[in-house]
Formats: sequence, C-alpha cells, structure tokens
Amino acid sequence: MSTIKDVALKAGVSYTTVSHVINKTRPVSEEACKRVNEAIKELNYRPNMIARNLRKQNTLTIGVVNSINNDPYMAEVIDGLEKECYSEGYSVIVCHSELSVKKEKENIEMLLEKGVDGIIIHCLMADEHGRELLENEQVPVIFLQYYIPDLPADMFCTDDFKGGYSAAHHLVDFGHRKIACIAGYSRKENSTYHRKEGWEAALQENGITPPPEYLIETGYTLDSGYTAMKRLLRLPDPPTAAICYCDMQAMGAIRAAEDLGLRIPEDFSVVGYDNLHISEFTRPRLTTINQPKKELGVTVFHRLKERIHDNSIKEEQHTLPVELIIRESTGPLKK
Amino acid sequence: MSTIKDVALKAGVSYTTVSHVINKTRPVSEEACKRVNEAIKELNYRPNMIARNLRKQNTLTIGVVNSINNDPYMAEVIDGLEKECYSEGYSVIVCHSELSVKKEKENIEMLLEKGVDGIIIHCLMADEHGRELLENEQVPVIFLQYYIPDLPADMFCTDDFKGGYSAAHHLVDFGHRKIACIAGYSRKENSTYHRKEGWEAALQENGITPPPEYLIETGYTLDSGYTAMKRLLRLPDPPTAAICYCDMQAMGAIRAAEDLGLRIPEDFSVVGYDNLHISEFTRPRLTTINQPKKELGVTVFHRLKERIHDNSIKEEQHTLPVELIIRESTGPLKK
DNA sequence: AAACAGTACGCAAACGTTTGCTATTGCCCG
DNA sequence: CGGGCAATAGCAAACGTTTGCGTACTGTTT
Repeated sequence: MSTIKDVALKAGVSYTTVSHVINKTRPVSEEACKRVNEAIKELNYRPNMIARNLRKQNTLTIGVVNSINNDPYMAEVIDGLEKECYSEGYSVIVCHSELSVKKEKENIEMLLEKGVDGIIIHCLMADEHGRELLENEQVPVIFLQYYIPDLPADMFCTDDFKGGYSAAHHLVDFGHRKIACIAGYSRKENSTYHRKEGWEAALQENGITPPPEYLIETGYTLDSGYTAMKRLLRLPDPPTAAICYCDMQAMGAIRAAEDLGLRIPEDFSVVGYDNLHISEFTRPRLTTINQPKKELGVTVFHRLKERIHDNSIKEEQHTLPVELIIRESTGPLKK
Repeated sequence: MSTIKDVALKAGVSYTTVSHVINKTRPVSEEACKRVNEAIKELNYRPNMIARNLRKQNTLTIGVVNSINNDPYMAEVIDGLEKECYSEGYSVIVCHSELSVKKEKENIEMLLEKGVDGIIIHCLMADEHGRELLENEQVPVIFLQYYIPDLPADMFCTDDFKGGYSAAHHLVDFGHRKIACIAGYSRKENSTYHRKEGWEAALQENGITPPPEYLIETGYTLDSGYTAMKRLLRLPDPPTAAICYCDMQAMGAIRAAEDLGLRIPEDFSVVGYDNLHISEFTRPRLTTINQPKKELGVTVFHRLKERIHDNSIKEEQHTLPVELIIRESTGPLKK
C-alpha cells in the first residue's frame, strides 16, 4: 500500500499539500493539484481511514445494537438506515445481542472501542446499560422502541399502545369477545408492554376482562407463534381470535390453527404486527398493524447525525404513527 | 476518554507496561499488574482500537459485500457468519450493492479504505472488480456463489446445477412436461446460470425442450415472482409447473397463481429455492431446494480467517450440497 | 524603496497505541 | 568477587494521517 508520502514524493510536493488537495481544505495551485492527482492515480493510492480517524477523532461509522438477530422487522428498519447512511458517507456496524444482557453489554463495549460516532440501540435489554452509556460516555445514543421515562435521551417509538388497541378493537368490532394476546417478554420499558396495555384497554372498554391464560409471553419467531397458538387452542375455553406481537408470530399462529383444522378467519381471527412486505402475499393475507419501518430507519439516522454534530441539543421523544391494515386473516366468527 | 498514558500515570508505571498487561505480551510483576488493573477500572479506561489498528495494521473486521439488500437468504447466511465472527472477536461491516456495478465498486473501495482484514463478496456483479481486487490488493477475498473459472481465488458455491436439476426432475416425476423457470439475471458466472442449466438438462434428458418464453429472468423478490407468474399464465400455451430462483419468488408466484383462481398444487406446481425457515409455514408449505445457509456463513468465515493469517495458502473451490425438500406446493396435475 | 497583502506551500506535532531495543536490579555460581 | 543470567520495565520510534504555525515569493501600494 502506498501512503500519502509516496504520493508527495512522486508529485514533488510536501505531504501536507497532498492532504490538502485530497480534502480540499486549502487552496492549492492548479499545477500542483494536477501533479498530485496524477500521482494518486498512478500509485493507486487510497487514503488510510484508520490514520485519518485517529487524527480526526471520528470514524464516520455508526453502531446499531439490535436485540434480536435475523428479524425481518428490524431488517427493514436497518435497510432504510443503511441506505441513508451510505449515501451520506457513513457506514454501519450492526450487532445482535440475541436477547442476552451480557451480549448487549459486550456489543456496546465493542462499539465504543471501535470509536463509532454514534450508537442506536433497539429494544435495550438492561436499563443500566443505557444509563451508563449516557452518563459516562460522550458518544451520542438513540433508543428505539424503548421507554425510559426518567432518562433524558433521544427515543423513537412507534405508537405501541395504539397499535395494540386498534388490533384488539378491530377484533371486537367483528364480534369477538375471547381475544388472546401473543406477546413478547413484557417489561414496562418495552413495546410489548405498551401493546399489551392497548389490547387490555380495548377489551376493558368493551366490558371484557381476558383471563390471564389468554396472555402468552414468548419469542418473536414463527415457532414461538406456532407453539403459543397450540397452547391457546388447547385451553378449556379457547379464544376465537388473537393479536400478535409481530407478523412472524402471526404466521406461525395461523399455521398452528390450520394444522388443528381451523379455518382462518372463519373459525379464528389473527392480527399480526409490523406489516412486513410478505404479509400481503401469505394465504390468508395478513391483517396487521403497519409500522413505518424504512421511515423509522431514515429518521433515526438523521437525528443521530444531528446529535453527532452537536450533542448538546435538547433530547426528544418521538412517536411514529401506526395504522391498522385490514386484509384476510380477520373476520366475524362463522359457525 | 482516558488513554493508556493516564493509566500509566495513575499506576506509576510506564505505558509500555500498561500495554503489556492489557495484551499479556510479556511478563509483568504481580504488583504492577494489580496496580495497572486497578487504574484501568478507576479510570474506566478502554483501549482505543483505532490507534491499535493503525499500529498493528489490522482491524479484526471483515467486510461483506452483498449484491441484494434485505434478502432473507443472505440474511441467514450472514447471521451464521456474524455469530461466528463475534465469537472470535471479529466484527463485520455489511454493505449492499443493490445489483449496481457502481455501488459494488464503491463498497469495495470503502472496505479497503477502512482497512478490513478480509472481504467476502456475494454474487459479484462485475468480473473486473474481482480481478482488480486480487491483483492489486493484498487483502484476502472470498467469493460466494460466483464462478470465475480462470481466476485463482477461494470460491464457495452451493451445487446450483444439481439444485436446478433436482427441482425440475421432481416436477417431471410428477408427470409435468410444461415446466417454466423463473430465474434471476443469468450470467455464466452466477448461480442463476447454473440452476437454469440444471433445469434445462433435466428437461432435455426427458425429451422436453422448453420454449424460450418459459424462461423468465427477473429480480429476487416477492413482486418479481408475482409478476413473472402472471406473465407465464397469460401465455397462449402456459406451463403447468415452475421452478424459481428463490423462495421469495416462489411465494410471489404462488400468490399470483391463486389470484388467478388456480389451486396449488392441483392446478399448478411450484418449487422454490433456499428453504427459508418461513417456507414450512406458508400455505401450501413450499417444496424447495435446501441450501446450507448458516453452515455456508460459518465455513466461509473460517476459510477467510485462515487466509487472513496466511494469504499464500492454495486457493480452493468448494461446492456445498443442496437437497430437495418435498412439501405441499408440488404434485401431479389433477384435472 | 520600503511596507504590505495575498498566495502557495512546507515543517513538525499530535492522535493512542505496539514493540524492538536497552537498562537496571538481584542473585547464583565458579 | 566478578561475570553472567533472569526478571522486570522504560525509552522512543513507528503506524498514516490532519492541521496550526511559519515562511518564501510575487505583486501592489505608499
């Protein structure tokens, strides 16, 4: 690898000058400029980002810590984020904590060591990690889908309460009374909790009190949804409908119901959450709650960039809207 | 941020010593060791990877350039790869070239500038990028699902010919004669080409010559599959079965067929490719070709690591096996 | 003719590490 | 008692940039 000094030598200028023509940070005579550019070409010179980062104390890299790996919802969010990042010269390191507090800590630590310019944390697992980060480090942080009431930090959520509420209400509208909730692992700080609250509120409003066994806390996968549904249907007094934490669960749940001979939606209704692209291709097409995925990725990146440039700006909490998308997996009970 | 010098000062030793206790690169007295570790704790010191990388000329980071973004097949491969990476102290920068030659070049350039220790390229778009990389740079490279016959390079493919062949043969076994192929953009160097060849071979062997309009080259998405299928079914002499380049296309294709009132598999059979996890949850469950996704990610990482440690090892071409998984989307024609 | 403004560019420190070389001490053994 | 060895640890260069400061030259103003 050739360095800036090789280029300088070849072009017959000091390496200061080379640096300045590369970065356009001060005027250089046309003549010198030309010679430098030629030398760069000939030597196939490429600036060493590591050296630059060391000197400039930034890396044009942001870190994302994602609690679940291989999750299609976050894949779409990150897709939006990455496109935006790359188009503005940033790159991204994504790591996954796989719902493990220990891994979450390791990931944060790693990103800090790598000197990322900012960190985005999705569904923080342990409050104290967020706190430490904000208190001890000077790196900007944004939380996604996470509610820390007393902590001054940038947070972006989607309207989880309303999502849960609309999903449940939609089922009530179809005449369902026995409505289950396949949720994630609920903590007051996360989305699951608020969607569940929304579900409960919609039922309460309609004079329904769901029995505790109608709430299932489980993972975010097809298999979890499948298992949860089987459990629900084996209940002595099984529900006739369910809302899920995500579309993946919903698809697993539908599969389970069908495997037990139920027709969707004639015998059982299911509402998903996320509105993945695939959800309008399944059979039945999924009724679900849309979350603005790409938009979330893009918005969050821009906010983080602002904060990178000035970390003293006032922290903000944003709630992006969600929307019920009615398709084929829900309907009135037909006996 | 405190540096190694702050630690040294606090512990009353030289920073050489601090470095050595951190890296365990030479014996340090128990006494000094203890003081250093205490100082590290107290100062919340964290080694600066950028400085370390500059000095050591490596980054413990590998780059992946992926031609399609947000593709579930690669998501599973990368999932395997990332888990392995992180467990061995490496991290990963994934970038997407979105089937654009220009972006591919930019991505490679960027990874080189960042000083990654190795690069994995999935479905290289432009041969010359691969060539330049191997000829002009000293960074190890591995190609995935790409065939450059005359280039000495590490390459990992899955058995694309056999995959295409088995899929088509399976349909022939069910009595189909009019078998279409929904493919990607075929070039001699990529998987699409070889799967297509397998499809053709299986048909030829059985005395079938598919008309050219039975081969559709399109994107790798649900929508592409949907559109392709509609086109096939509007043909004057439409096929009765199709193999697809990937499960996503297959799901789109099935949706299209059903939208036109066909039943799968009674009226039309579809074979997917990849065996995504979701493919056994769809209705109908997808008959497909399994590719060892996680395993591919893991294997490739290990190979790359070997090469990082000694780039002079003999290059190897590996072909991982594929397997037909028979489920519900294929069957004999019923009239 | 002196002073000065403006243009172009070089010098060398700094960023935070790692590491080859060297220095000091204490001890053992012939 | 002196030579040599083992154990411990410090010095300073190097990695490849960016950038504050300084300087040389040219042309213009007074």
